Amino acid sequence: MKPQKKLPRKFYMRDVHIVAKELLGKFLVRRVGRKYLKGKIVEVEAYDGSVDKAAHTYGGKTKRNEIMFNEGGFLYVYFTYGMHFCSNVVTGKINEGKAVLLRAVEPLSMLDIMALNRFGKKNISTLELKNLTNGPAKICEAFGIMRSDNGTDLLGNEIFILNSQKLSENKIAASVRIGIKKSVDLPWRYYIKNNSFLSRK
DNA sequence: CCACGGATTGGCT
DNA sequence: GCCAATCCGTGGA
Repeated sequence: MKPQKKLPRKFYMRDVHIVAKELLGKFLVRRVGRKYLKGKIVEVEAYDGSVDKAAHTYGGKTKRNEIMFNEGGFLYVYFTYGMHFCSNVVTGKINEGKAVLLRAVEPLSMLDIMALNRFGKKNISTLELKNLTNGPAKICEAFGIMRSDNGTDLLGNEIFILNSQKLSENKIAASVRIGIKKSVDLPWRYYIKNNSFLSRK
């Protein structure tokens, strides 16, 4: 088996829906000292500021959302509900304002560090394991992603995404997005069918 | 099992 | 001043 390689800039610079679906099954990695936290991406949502009222970029560029107007391959991290961070992968060309929200990953490596970040302890119950990374803010807490990670280049060595074989269409499902109040009918949530780390069925 | 509400900052109207 | 791309605990059926 060939070693996994980082996704190249060109991967991210395509249509937001293509990138969203192809991110499923890829590996999110964050460096912590000499260790690497790793999880398989299993659930995402597409946001497109050109047509989508739920996208942070719908109303144009602001200080908060400016990273989302970068070219593809940067991390857009935002703070919400006064206590949570969520992370997005920016897609497309410069000034498009499109990104993919990471909603759930399946934890694969350094679970004890993730457990410490999430629950303040290394040994966790099966319920806590299930709740480790099955939500957008849970991913950020487990992976230690916060405000200072906004704008991180995913082609760098701190936070990046490793390639894997493209999933066949029949393993992917789509639904409406979760937790929004605008553009609620767009079926832009994509996830791996039957994965046990989804935030919802 | 499900529904509901509190937490708590800060962006934008 | 309003309210958010969330999470978690509580309380009732």
